[in-house]
Amino acid sequence: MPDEDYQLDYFKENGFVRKQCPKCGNNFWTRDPETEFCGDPPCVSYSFIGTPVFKKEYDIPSMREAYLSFFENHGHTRVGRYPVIARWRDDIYLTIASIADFQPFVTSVLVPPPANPLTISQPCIRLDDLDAVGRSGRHLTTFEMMAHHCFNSRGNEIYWKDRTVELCDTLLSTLGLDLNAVTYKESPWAGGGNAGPSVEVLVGGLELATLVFMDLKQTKGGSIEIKGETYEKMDNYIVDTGYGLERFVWASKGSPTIYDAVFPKIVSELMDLAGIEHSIENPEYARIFSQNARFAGVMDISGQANLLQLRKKVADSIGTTVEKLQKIMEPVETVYAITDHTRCLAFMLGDGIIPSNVKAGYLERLVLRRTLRMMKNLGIREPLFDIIEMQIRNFPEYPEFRERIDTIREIVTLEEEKYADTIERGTKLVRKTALHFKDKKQKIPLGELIQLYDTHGIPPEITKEVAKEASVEVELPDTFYSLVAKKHSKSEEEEQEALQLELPPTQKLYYESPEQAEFEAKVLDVIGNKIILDRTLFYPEGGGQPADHGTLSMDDFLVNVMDAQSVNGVIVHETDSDFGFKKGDIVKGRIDWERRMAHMRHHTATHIVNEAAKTVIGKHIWQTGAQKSTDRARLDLTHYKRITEEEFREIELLANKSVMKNQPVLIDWMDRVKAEKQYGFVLYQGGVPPGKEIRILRVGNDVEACGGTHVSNTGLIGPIKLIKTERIQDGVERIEFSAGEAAVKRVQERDELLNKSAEALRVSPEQLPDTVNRFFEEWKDLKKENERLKAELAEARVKAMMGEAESINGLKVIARKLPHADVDELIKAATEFSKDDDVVAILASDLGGVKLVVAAGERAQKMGVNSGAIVREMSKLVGGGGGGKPGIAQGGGTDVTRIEEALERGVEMVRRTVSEQ
RNA sequence: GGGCCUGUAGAUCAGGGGUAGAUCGUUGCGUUCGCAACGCAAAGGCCGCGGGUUCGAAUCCCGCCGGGUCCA
Repeated sequence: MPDEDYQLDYFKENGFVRKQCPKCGNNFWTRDPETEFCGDPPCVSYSFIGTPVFKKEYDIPSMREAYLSFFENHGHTRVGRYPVIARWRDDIYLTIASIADFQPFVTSVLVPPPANPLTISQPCIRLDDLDAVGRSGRHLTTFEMMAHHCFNSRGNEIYWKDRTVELCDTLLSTLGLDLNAVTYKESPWAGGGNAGPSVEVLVGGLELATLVFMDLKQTKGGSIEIKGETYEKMDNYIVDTGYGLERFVWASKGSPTIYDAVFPKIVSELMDLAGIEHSIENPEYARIFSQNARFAGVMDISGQANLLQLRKKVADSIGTTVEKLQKIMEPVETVYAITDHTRCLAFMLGDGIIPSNVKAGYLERLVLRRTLRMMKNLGIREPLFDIIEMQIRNFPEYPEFRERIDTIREIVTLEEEKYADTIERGTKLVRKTALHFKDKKQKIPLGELIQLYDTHGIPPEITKEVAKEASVEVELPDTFYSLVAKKHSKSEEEEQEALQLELPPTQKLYYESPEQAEFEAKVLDVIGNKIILDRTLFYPEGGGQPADHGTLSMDDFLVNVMDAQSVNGVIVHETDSDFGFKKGDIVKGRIDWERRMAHMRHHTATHIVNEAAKTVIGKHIWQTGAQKSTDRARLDLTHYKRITEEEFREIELLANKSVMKNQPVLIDWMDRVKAEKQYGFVLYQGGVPPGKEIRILRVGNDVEACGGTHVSNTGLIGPIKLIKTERIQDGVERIEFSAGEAAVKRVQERDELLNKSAEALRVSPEQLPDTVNRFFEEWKDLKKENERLKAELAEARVKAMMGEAESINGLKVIARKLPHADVDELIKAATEFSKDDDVVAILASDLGGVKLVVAAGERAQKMGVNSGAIVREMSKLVGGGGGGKPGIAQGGGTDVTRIEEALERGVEMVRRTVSEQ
């Protein structure tokens, strides 16, 4: 990044000097020529602890208000916060910065910002440094990024670098900071496909804010290179600032850790629960944690080795041992971490993230389980929900969380139970595994540890603990979790080359005349079998609705349209023929109306079912996907448990009632910003459409942004028949249903199924459940009866046949064919025979081919008779195979004519074996 | 979205091509004034569902359904 990027008039006019830090080599600006270093750790260490930098102390609400009103008073519009789950984006799950609220559409100028310039305090969640939370004194998973943003374009500049730094300076001095104490460190910034110069705002060794001047976008072959990627200038340029609310509060208090500054009440309540007598008022504690934060501020403390190093430094500086220090600090650090994590959970749950094994829900579960583990370590027995509730009560500024409190209670309680189950299951498994390796006198190997974690979710710490009880050692390296991550290394997805078209957007007749099936249009381009018209009725695939099919014709020439896709607003018709039309032709289009109608019914029905589900199951559900077709549709919803049969029926009934009300389906194009303001993000159930104007669809109480085609009144949908629910992922339920004709067909199919089943049993459908039950019970009884009879029969047969035994060298050998006997009977008879130590039974049957069973008594076996070997030999003769144990074996084949031969062979084998002795 | 594990008696689980098992629980009998404990016995299984391979599948293969878990 070139030097001139930072040569601001503001700096020059206000007596700043540009200096180079002798430690890190970075350039920075300061008012105080005596300042030697850049102000950023590790070049300097914290100096604000114990000596607050502002003229008074702030807590979170007062600091936030001070910030927002400052920028309001300086020409900015205050904008409400966005959810911590980034529902409007598909590239990230959580809102990680205030600018994330405006990506990608605002930053790429597709959509105007809600206000310009604006100020916001955006709650953000970052889970990157989970390990450091609680330990470093400064890391948080959840923080509010206070910001002012300004979206400039060439010819319409609101303000740029000078004004941004000036605002920052003014804010700091309003808060009572001695401006000589601030340094602005130059620091090129890049992230999320954009880049630009930026300055870090450093006070007392703490980075309070970052001012980013985003004016570059990542482009292949761009002329500016940063961190190995190439960029070029954008036509628009954005002021992207981020002020750490929690850090401002911390700096205003100068407390030993950020945690004591931000949520002192919760920290002390948790200390009580954990039975720790800690008070930051206690000078010894204060000294330890202050030192810790200072040292942690200048070093990387990820990983056990680094943590140990930190402990050592702190111990040395206060004159104690690492062990003693560890004992004092660890419980307190854990309390800090729990305090942070439960705040994070309050935001996640409050903004409607449902725990899951995928996506944002997985991250939530990760934090939740981590918290439970830490609570267990500290011996806190209170339900997790109580602590989360404490957090929520502590945020009067987020009333929306309180409305959801009952749902949150249920979710957290369920999750707690689930985790307890997992741990219990896991403990058993570990015990088993441990014993296995104990027998072998080995350590539990790393591979096994990874397996336990990866497939059963048992953290290695627990494995170690349980194994210790069984006195088995465990091989657990520091790098465990990164080893697991490596196992899951993914392959890069290939980017599809998009069709490059230099054509105006197609006029969308399917919106203008949704009831029409025929139209005329001019051919704008023909690429192979792809045809582009100036206007069309063909709906291109989108929003889970498949493309229309139909025909295009001119004179007596006709092609079938197999697919339609929208490429940046240009609709491309794919046909089954690649000749016939040329540019400028006027063609007649006709869409398959039956298909379209079925899609429209299912699409409108999807909105109705969604609304019905929300009413029945709760407001927390959120659509995560939907797909329509001509004969069915499916709707995926977030929900933390299975939908019950009762709820299922209720949703179906409610949906049909909604149809019967024959409500109008209202469609309006609305300004995006206005629509968001009016309806909120619930609009984006099926994803976020681009553009300044969005199409708002209202059916009853349901309001969504939707680009699909719909019937004009709900009555036109006809019946809605729910087919089934399926749990496609933990926390995601899928509802499948049919609408209109398809629903009727579905009901008819079910009736037919019922009628046929009833007919087969000669009963009426009403009696079917009882009858089937009776039949099943009777079948089980008969099976048992049959079993018993076979055993009896076997006994009787054995008695009768014992006399036929051929005596060979003291053994009684019986070889016989039992006509029509099944394998079970043969086995039972043979087993019965072999209870006599001297008997060898060779039995055969001709039921469904040849079945052979051979059994030998104890003494016969000792004499070398091997039933398995005999059966193998015999089976070969009848064209099959067989085997078993020396005592009993079975086999068979297909050649019924050679049964007698096989029996003789069996006897022959016994004779040979026995006579050899 | 991708990976891995898993489904056997009411519960917890073993077995892993050749007659479906253990422990606990249940029931009955014995012992006891009664209970607990103990002893003896019994009942209880579409081995998740559907295909395939095989003379033979709970077991191997494929698909579906259910449950668990890790990663992005």
